[in-house]
Amino acid sequence: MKTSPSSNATKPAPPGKKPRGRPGLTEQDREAALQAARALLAAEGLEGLQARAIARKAGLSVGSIYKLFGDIDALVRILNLETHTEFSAHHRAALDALASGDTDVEARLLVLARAYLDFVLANGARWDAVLRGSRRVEGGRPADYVRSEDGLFAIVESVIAEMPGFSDPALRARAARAMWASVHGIVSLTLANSRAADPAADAMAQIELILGAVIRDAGHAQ
Amino acid sequence: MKTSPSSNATKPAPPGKKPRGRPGLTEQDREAALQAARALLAAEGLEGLQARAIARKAGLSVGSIYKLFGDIDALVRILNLETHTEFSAHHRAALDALASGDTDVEARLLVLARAYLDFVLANGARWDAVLRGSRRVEGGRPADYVRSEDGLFAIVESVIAEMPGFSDPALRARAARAMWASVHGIVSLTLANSRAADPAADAMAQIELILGAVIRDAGHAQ
DNA sequence: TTTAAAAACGAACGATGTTCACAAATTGGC
DNA sequence: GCCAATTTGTGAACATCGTTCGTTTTTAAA
Repeated sequence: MKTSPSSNATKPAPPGKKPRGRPGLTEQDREAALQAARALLAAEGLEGLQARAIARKAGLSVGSIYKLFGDIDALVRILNLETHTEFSAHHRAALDALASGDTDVEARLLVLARAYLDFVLANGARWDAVLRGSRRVEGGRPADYVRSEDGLFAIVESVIAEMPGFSDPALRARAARAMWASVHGIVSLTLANSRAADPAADAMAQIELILGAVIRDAGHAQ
Repeated sequence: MKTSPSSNATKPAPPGKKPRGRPGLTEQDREAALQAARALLAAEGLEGLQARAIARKAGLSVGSIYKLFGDIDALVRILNLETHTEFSAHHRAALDALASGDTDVEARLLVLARAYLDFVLANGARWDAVLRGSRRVEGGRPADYVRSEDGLFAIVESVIAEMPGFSDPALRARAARAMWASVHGIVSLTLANSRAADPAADAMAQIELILGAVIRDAGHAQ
């Protein structure tokens, strides 16, 4: 049995009196550790996210890092949730930036896909951590995490909802997941392996091929 | 500069006389090490593939593992190439098992995709190593590796080559890559995250949705 | 049998995640 | 003010990695 990580850094406010002993780690300490961890992850990837490096950069001791987060894996989960939340917000913003009615479904999906690609390009190490970290946890992924992922699928679903071919909710959900898993696969493989001069353009061309076909096919099926 | 790993385990035959000193590691030693490594990778994943564990299981010393392979990363590359070669052969076999003329393009692609899914299901840890290992090498991936991957794309291309909509070679190549990256994305995400009762069936349903649309769309475009 | 050469062996090194006995910091009682 | 009690941060120490290299073992030639 592991003792759950707890300190006054997580408690909201002193309810009555101050406790007896040495003052615990402050909320500033926690934020300093998170900032250090964020910087290390972005700059050096998961391998750079080391307990001693975080402690040094944050001006804390190694033990304090463990008091604050339990272990490095828990810290990775926190950072990954942050990344995923940012990721969803990035998509929402890209969609909101479009003029409200004058673009068709395919164009909207391509804007979303471009947002996906741009995020991965701009946040390589962080996104890599999200993908790698997902297998660590034994009993499935953290609940917050799954909720954030559902948020992204919900955006895609809302875009294709206006098409008659996707009126059935179950089909629409499946189509949204299938299309976005495809975008994920194309972006991952193309950035890792493409020998094209412009991998990003190569990825977008492949995405257009897939998403365009699905949308046109749904139109034909009526 | 690193000394390249060399021993008589890699040399084909004694050309003239026996050399002076202690006899080197034999081809059997090399195969024992590889067998141990294969078993560890399949059973415990990349984290289980440790120098001491391989040495113990193979009846060799730690130093011999390094004499044979240089470092653990090189050993991983060898195993990943094996996995990828098996992977390609698995696809080819699935396609060859079909009756020669009576199945359409979509059915053939679905058989290939099912082969992809089955391989990942049956070789989870090994496939995971292939995907994770691809980022380690700095100057791109090993040449053998890329060639094996091209082999898979070539199979897909050969299947869709008979469709009029894919008569243009450049388009056909892009379509093959796009479709198989999509299959990859759907399989990865579904096996990792699906809350469906039968994730494999869920993945196949998504794959049918994508591949079916692409094939039908190519037919319409003529 | 002795010598020299070649190569496997494994103790040792550095770096990592993690723990825990200790020291430091704070409050309450006098 | 001072001391006891108590809470908690600290970092040396431990276990376990990948990796190296001085030592030992094994062999052929002298």
